[in-house]
Amino acid sequence: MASSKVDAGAEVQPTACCAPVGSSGFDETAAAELAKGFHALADPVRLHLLSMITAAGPAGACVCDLVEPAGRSQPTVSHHLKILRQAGLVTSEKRGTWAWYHVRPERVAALRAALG
Amino acid sequence: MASSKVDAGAEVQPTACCAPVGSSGFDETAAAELAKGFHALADPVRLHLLSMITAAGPAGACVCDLVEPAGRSQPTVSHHLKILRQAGLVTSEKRGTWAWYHVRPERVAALRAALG
DNA sequence: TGCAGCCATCGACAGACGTCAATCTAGCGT
DNA sequence: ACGCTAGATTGACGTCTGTCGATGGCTGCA
Repeated sequence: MASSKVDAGAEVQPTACCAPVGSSGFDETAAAELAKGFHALADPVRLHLLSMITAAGPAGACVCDLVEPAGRSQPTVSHHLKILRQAGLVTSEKRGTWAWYHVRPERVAALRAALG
Repeated sequence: MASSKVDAGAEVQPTACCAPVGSSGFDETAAAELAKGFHALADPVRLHLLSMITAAGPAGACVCDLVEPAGRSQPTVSHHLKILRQAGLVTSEKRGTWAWYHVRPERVAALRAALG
């Protein structure tokens, strides 16, 4: 699997292409966690949902308020909210008959920090 | 925003749970574009690749330098690089036999801006 | 106690995704 | 001209995703 250019002496390639890129020091577990977060954002419906929940501020947003603007069926919206919840981007709270969703700003900020 | 706060606990209207959350003014096309960008980041292998390309700086990173650290076969790495390219996060340049990839900071910044 | 509404879960299905082996294209050096 | 190397493309396969209709659990009201 290793590239064959490394054997048979040193510095074989006068025009070596490979620079010592930062191949080391990459946390695989952290990458999987980040990928999970970005995956939650990799859908227009979920972006819309997160946008609305964020716009609702600390008060949170009721699911009954999200279904119609999302333009998807209620089970589909529930499915997307579950993905956002599992990614840790939002939290859910049951208030009586209704379910309210709140954004977790520190989680969103963590993703943003990963891009800079 | 959140001009209409639901006074939780005081008086809840029986037939109106819904506050006028920011349901309007959501650009569907922009959301699809953002989702495409986030989708490109929604994989640990691609995060690793982008990390290495970014670490290489303006000089760029050679594909031959990315395959082994990625821990995937060469076709798979090429496939992921294509997704990053199609998402506009990186550019490719052919220099002789080798292909060099460069990051597009303004595109990454655009995604970061969408999170804040 | 019964009824109505909100929301999560289940079952199903078409389409997309990640992965690899095999193949193809294009430069380079001899 | 020839072979070698780097990298992109193709084909195939199993898995995951987005979507909906149907169902079930839970809450509040009459």
